Amino acid sequence: MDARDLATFEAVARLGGMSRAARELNTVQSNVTQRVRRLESILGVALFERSRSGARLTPAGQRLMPYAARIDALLDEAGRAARDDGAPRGTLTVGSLETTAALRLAPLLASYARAHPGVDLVLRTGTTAEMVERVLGRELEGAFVCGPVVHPQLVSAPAFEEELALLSAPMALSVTAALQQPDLRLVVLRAGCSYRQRLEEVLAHRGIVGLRRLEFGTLEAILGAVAAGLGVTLLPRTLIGPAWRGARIRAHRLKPSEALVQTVFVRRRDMLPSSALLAFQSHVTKQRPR
Amino acid sequence: MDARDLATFEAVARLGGMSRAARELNTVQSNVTQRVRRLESILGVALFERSRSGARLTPAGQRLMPYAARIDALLDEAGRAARDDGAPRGTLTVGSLETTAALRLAPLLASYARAHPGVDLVLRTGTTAEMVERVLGRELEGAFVCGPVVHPQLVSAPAFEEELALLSAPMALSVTAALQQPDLRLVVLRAGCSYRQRLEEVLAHRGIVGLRRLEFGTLEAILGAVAAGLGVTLLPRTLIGPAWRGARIRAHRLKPSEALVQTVFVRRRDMLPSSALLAFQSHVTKQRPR
DNA sequence: AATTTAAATCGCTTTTTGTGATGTTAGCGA
DNA sequence: TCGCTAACATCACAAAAAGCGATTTAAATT
Repeated sequence: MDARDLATFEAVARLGGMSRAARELNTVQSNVTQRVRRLESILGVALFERSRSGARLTPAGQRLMPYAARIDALLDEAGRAARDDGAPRGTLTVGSLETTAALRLAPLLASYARAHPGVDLVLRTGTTAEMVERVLGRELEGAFVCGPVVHPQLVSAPAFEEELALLSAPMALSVTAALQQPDLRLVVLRAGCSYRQRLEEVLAHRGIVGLRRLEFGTLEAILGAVAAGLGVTLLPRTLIGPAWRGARIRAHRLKPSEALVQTVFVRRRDMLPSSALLAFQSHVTKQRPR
Repeated sequence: MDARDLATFEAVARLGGMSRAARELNTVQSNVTQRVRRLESILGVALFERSRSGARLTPAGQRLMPYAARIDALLDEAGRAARDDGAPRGTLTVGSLETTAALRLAPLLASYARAHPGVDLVLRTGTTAEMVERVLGRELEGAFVCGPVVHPQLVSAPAFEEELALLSAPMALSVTAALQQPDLRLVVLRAGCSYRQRLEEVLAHRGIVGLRRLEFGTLEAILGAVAAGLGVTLLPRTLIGPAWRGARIRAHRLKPSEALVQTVFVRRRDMLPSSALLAFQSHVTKQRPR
């Protein structure tokens, strides 16, 4: 059985049709048909039910499907294992939350890049859910996300601990004061942001629910909005650097149970980490503050 | 990366040379060379150190090696998984000890074959060590062997329990008497037979060592030799059917610690059992005496 | 230096693969 | 009902790849 046939099969199954698979595989439909038919004749079973609207897996096809994915992944891993001699090189693609990137990773990336000139670093940012999705889809080797994460396909290791603080305009002298502002809004990074849920929990605990929201795409915009008195947000306390501290934004500390979040590094359990990734992780561990 | 290239690579690595691999793969040396070189150029690393005496794995090749075997096995398993719809069919190849075959399996095979007409049954017999070797080499789906078997790659399930008896010519009225015969010999099935070692232990425990041996290839020959007074043997008590019982052979019972042996069924841990095998196992379980 | 053994290279043949055109079928809408 | 369309199947041919056998190269052994 040829691995390429299997990959073709997988694409057809996933996309629900041979023509569509042909498009994805950059070939023509007759070619896909041929490969699928050959696979079927080798196996002696029908893998698809053809219909006017495409191809649907037969039970035999369904049994084959998980192997197609596994074999594909294994071939890939085999290549990486053979190439990877322990000296980090190649492309390392990791994800992180925007806040983690800004707060923790930014300073690390430069020194990592300097220490491992053979590695092309790619950092993607997004929400915890997005990152987890991409790690599962093998688009990222791993990601820093808001923990805890429990998923059978993933392993996670604690990376950082953040102390979140409620941020408000400087005239509010306490959390209570900040929350009493009329027409208070939640200023959040974007839908799905890990800290948004936490913020809502914190407020709900104080009997405040159903606030309006303001969503911005960047941290700077959020801080600007908070400084302008548009609302409050919840972000790592140390994110408020000299430029914002004091005059323009006030950070209200919360009790530990509300404030502390673990940032964990997750990766697929079944994917062997590249040397570049291992080096990155040890780099992070070595240089983290505590 | 092509799976066939990987298989070629694996053969070269295992046999230590391209010419040898070519012979095993039924092709010519230049072909093997070409495949290996392509694999190397795809991966961008050298997999072998060529020398006058063959090809030896480089570190990169060593890292690739385990994947070659795994991928090969997975492809195989994928094919079986796709074909196997739960209705036992195809070829089921299992191994067993000769005594187990004669005593336990013979009656089962007919009824199994009747119950599953789609299955071609192949039964190989040999010693425990041979059977284990063949299961590990994937020549057999599983085998009945003399337990206990501990091996990280195997799983074993108890199948039968045999009571061994010391067999002698009928004039010896007791174990002691049987063993006092001058010029006593051990009549054993063949070198490596599981019960031979047990017999030697039993005798050693009675202070008898260094006896001459007679080896035969079939059970019938052994029983004939014992009946003729040539020596003693150790075999399952119930093996002595009406044709031999009483007049021609005497079975001397031993104490349980000496007599009892477990027959276990072993199979590779990483190999998914075919439906034919599952049916066979349940057939065995269902019909065994106790 | 000749011999031997194994890998690399090369030209050729055969086989496999990919392509585009065409055929076939089943549902859909006028 | 009659096309029409969107899907897979088939086919012939061109292109690419694989396989083969002869030859070359390299290194160790005699």
